[in-house]
Amino acid sequence: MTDADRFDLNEFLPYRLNAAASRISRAFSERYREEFGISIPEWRVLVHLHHAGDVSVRDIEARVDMEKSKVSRAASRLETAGYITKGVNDTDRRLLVLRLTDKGEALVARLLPVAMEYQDEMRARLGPLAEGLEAGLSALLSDNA
Amino acid sequence: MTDADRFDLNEFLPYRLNAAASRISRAFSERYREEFGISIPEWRVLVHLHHAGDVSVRDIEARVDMEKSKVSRAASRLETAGYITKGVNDTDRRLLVLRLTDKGEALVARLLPVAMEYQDEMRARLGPLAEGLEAGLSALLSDNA
DNA sequence: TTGACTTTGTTGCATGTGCAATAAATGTTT
DNA sequence: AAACATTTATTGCACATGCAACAAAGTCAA
Repeated sequence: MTDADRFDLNEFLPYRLNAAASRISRAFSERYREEFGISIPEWRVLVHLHHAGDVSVRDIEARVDMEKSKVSRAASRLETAGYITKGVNDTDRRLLVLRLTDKGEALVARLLPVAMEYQDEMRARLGPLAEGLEAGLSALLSDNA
Repeated sequence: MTDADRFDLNEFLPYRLNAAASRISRAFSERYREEFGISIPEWRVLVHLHHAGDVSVRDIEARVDMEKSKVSRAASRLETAGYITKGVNDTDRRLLVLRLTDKGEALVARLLPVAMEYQDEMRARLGPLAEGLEAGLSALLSDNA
């Protein structure tokens, strides 16, 4: 009998990572959909706009781990909902200038405390293990791979 | 200026967890699709059948973090491909008995070494941080939440 | 046994996704 | 300038997904 014969999916690191992320994302997503009516892609765009100011679709794609088509569709939904505007960059007219509206800023002001609270709950649940988890995630997210 | 004004998505734990899992899963998925022609849901079913012997859709749903419809569809594709058979449980005819065929067993025998190698690569990349990451994942995956 | 309820697996439907193709703008080369 | 190549954002398409509805089988109470 080899190691492979004892292989247990629930001890397999890639599976465990994915299962944990799915659970967290699902709970987070439900909360945001119920309370604010937005999806995770939309949430990411809103938060990045708040953090970085006016940006293009390409900028978001690079910074927020989303395909450009996903960014584009999220931005369109946010524009329809009145949370952002789409302008044109005068020096390079291929580029969009995504900008939060006042309504969008107000939404982000309500979103962020909920996000911080959620993160705090996660860290509380993890206790002293939080530090190790975050260090591991940093290693996986670093670019040299 | 409050904490929220400095909010950076790339320091937000749920986002980081999800981004890391997405990267790993994508790489894993590409490798399995190219080399064996199967998806991650199919991979999970195969591996669980290998580990647990004959099981029903419900068993897989409970053990492998997949919706029953996802399990059902993965099982149908695997049956079409000749990797598993679907039988009926004689004592409860609502239940399926999913079973690996010889062809399926042969596939799993090829799959598992690749999976172990992939996990080893992850751990090598993480170095001494692997232990902390796994402990954190265990906390997030424990049921009491 | 009958009737109501539960469990199991499949499927229809609406939605989200990634990828490729595309159009428009810009950059580059001659 | 003209021709060609690259970049940016959108969209068509095929496919995967989650959820609800459903049928079939089983359970249970009267």
